[in-house]
Amino acid sequence: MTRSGADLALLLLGGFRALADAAGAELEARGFPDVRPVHDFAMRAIAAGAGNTSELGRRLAVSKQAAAKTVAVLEERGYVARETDPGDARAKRLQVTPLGFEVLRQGEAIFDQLRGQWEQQIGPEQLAVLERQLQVLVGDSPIRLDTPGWMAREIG
Amino acid sequence: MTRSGADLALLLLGGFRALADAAGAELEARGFPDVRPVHDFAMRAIAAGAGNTSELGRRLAVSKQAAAKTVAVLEERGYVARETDPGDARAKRLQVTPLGFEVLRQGEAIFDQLRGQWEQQIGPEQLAVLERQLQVLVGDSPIRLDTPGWMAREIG
DNA sequence: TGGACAAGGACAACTAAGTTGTCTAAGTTA
DNA sequence: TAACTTAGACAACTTAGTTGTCCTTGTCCA
Repeated sequence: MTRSGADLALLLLGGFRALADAAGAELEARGFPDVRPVHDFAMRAIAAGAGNTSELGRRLAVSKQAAAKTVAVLEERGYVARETDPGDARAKRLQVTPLGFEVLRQGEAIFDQLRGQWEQQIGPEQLAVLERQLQVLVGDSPIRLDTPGWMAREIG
Repeated sequence: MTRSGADLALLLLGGFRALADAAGAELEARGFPDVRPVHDFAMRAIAAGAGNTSELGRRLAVSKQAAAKTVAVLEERGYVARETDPGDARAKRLQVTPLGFEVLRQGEAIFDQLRGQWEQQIGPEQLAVLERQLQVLVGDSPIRLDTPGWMAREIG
């Protein structure tokens, strides 16, 4: 069967959404409603060393204002703490709270479990091949997988 | 190599974005700036028989208000025409203009061309397998590929 | 045939996640 | 010390959605 390029794009997006929707629902069921992929990215970046909001914006390839809004949400929900930086009176230091780390841990577990279901459906070797091929195709494009700036924008 | 489930989700989204970004850029280069996937979906639905805004909303799995906004944009840009329905004084009949059809045609051609590039990179059989596997995985999920309501929402 | 309900569409206010632009305060450097 | 640069706050705007309210028109049925 010869498919169109548009179909291919839809399959990819559909695959992502199938995983993301299921993960979001499960995370909600586990007591973490309203956790979005963006929050996961942000917490991961902070845990990996983004010490303040401006730095977080740079790592996520997003304006510092956008980063500040995300941090505000995360702080409000108790996933990230902000304290004044002792070494720089301008800055507020960012830290992922234990609750934040718990979300990260559970999110990972959920995604791994979903991947396990896919493995059962098409087989481990097949899934590995699919991942390898996607890696080639995406790696050959300008898309960087570790920044979420391109996520929300331009999707619709 | 054992990958995480989160990596898999990112690869899928990244693959989609690689295609969508390239297609958007090419469409812009061909003289159609600001055409979004949502517009493509909407025009296709209208061409396929969504005769008014409320019906369009239902087909796209989106509120009629959201559909009305999309139609307003498409009308402003000359891709869709609205005329009063002779048989129902409440309704405005929707039609894709020749310019709208031109966008659809070129969009298809661009996506097919991009798919061709991927075929060259991993081989036609491999790409067909990838598509078949994705079809299985997505077909097994609640995701419907012909409605864009889930596109913009919940991505970030 | 009239009265109740359904449907199309307009208008307004809101959300989420981004954007630019402007501003202050605090470090850094020549 | 004066001139940048940086961190962050605040405001206004964008896009694609959401609810809710309202008016008008069409349909159905007792």
